[in-house]
Amino acid sequence: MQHHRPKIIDVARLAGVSTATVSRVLSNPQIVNAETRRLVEQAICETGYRPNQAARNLRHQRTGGVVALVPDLSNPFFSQILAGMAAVLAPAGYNLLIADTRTEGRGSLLRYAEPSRADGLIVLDGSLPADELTRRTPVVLACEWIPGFAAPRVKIDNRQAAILAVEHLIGLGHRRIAHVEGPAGNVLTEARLAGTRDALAAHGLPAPRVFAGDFSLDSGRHAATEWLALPITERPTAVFLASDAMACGFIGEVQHRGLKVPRDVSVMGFDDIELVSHMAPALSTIRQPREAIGRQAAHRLIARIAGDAQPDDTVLPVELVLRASTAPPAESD
Amino acid sequence: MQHHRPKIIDVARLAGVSTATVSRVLSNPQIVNAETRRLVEQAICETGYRPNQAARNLRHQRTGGVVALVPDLSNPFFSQILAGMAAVLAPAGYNLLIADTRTEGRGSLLRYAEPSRADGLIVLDGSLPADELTRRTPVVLACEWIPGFAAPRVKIDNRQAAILAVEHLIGLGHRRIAHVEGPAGNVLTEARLAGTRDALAAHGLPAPRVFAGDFSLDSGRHAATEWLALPITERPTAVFLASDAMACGFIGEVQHRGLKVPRDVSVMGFDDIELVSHMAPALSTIRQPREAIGRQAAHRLIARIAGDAQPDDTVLPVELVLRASTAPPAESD
DNA sequence: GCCCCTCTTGCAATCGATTACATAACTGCA
DNA sequence: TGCAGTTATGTAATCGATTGCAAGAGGGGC
Repeated sequence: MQHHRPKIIDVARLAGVSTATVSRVLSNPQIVNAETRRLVEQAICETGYRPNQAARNLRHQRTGGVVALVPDLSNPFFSQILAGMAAVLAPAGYNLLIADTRTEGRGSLLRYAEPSRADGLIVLDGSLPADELTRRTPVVLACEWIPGFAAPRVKIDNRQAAILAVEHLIGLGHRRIAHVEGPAGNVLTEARLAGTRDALAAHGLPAPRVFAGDFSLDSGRHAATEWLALPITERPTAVFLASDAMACGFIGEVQHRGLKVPRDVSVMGFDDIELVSHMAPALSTIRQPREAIGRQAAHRLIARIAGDAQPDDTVLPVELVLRASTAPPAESD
Repeated sequence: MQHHRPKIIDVARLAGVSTATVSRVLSNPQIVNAETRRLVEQAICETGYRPNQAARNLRHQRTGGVVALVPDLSNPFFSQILAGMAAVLAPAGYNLLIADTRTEGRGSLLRYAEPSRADGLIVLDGSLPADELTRRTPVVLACEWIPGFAAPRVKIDNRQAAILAVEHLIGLGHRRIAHVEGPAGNVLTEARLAGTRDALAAHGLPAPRVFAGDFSLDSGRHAATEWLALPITERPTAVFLASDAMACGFIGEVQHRGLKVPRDVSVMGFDDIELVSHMAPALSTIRQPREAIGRQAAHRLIARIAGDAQPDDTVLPVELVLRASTAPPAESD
């Protein structure tokens, strides 16, 4: 007739033992006598006892949880990374919890950066303030990184990846190549733009026309309207966009206006999210090894929690995926 | 020269007060003398003290966190719902944490269903075992629901929504209409199929041909290959798919094989995820009020945590969104 | 000068589990 | 019988913050 949740002492009393014994049955069964163990287990069933996690966390000084800070959950780019993390963390005894840095207020986010809240943090958002993160919970950075913040990073070589993409377009014969960049201030934006510039310069081509973007579908659509507004003779014949989501928006708008891809414009994306292989035309893009990024980040974090990790980089290889959205330019000049 | 994290007692000693006073400065500043407060605040700064959450949770018997259990984070359908939740939960003092029921092991999921881990649970996955959820943390169901599990539900009328979709196709003149359903055993699958059947029967049309699916893009593509394998005279002229993701896959495959939408087949989706308005052709679909679903679910949960909630349903209205993927059938017979 | 009231602050119990240490019971061997 | 060694269990301190209760200080009225 007790209304409160049963505590360990309720179980102990029912089984006629001390709380210590009950605790041992739960965490170290083999050191308890078989008969006693049976008694305690039965008492646990009867009372429906479930250990209080807060008390356990306080005592153990660990939470058994890892929090991933994601800049934008609506971007399907992240889901496979998260799956990779969970695949490594679960067997190691950690729960993966996810928080969206956009929807949660900036301030409340740092509440996660507490050892008493999470055993570790995987940060996928490079715009978080470095100084707030310092000297707290172990942190690993993945995909994006925070300049001046020393922590293990798991990433790709964004500059090289952009070079790969642009050289493909150059190889097809394009000479006027545009870039749609990511949000201002983002480290990926810088790196991918730099790679684009490098590749063009290396081939003696003019600097790219750059359209603003923010990785979102809608910003890709907007870039398309700007591209469409250019006189035909000035229009870049190929566009390299810093995310697949933007490439989708770009192609959608271009097609909506009656033009065809790749006949009228070649389009390269970045990320290789699942969707883009099913589009018409299927998108040529740079594949990031998302699952591997997640797994590596989780491994690095576990190592760091154990205390033996160095703040160095793990750089994973990308892959150029050629599909149907890129082709030689219509007329060669 | 202390290596350990500062505790409240370290602050108290430095400021020359008791731990009680430090605690009050943090939680109830106005009852502390201004000068004492200043002293304590300075000591907090100097030591870099941050309260231990585990201890606080144990004492308060609350965690300040709410966990959302999502069946598939890679589906962008959920992100806006989660944003809606966070928008309501944050001002109410709750953090929103998200877990993917696919990637986390089934067993470890129920660890979240503990009052000592989370103050509440928003379940978006109807396939979780009801008996495990009972008598634990307050639960609210959203979108999907668990048969036989009494909890507040926030949902749409899926059957009515399917009727809306199919009647649109019938109104365009289609008579052979197919349905691509969701995963077996899912409550949404049943409801949307039932609505499809109802609408056709109400208009004296034959029962729909049903293709298997699981809401995923790839299963939509697969349904398209089955559709394409049918003799032209038997092919349904319109297809209603139980998710937008499947509709994307379906259209992609159909276009890939050289057919055109809606010329050769009309396609209706379900959900109205952001992407589908940018596709070519833009998808006609059923819009779920995703943000509102999230907000309502959060409100219901907060009420339930406060203790005064009834396990009744909140049903939100859907909207028929007509775009370019549906048109009258090519030849009328 | 005395009493009451308000404002501040400290003391110590408390949240619920874990675990180092102590102790008791039992075995086996000299 | 006595002692060392092993096994099983209980006692009580501990994790770190919160908060009810008590008490001291200071002010005002009579």
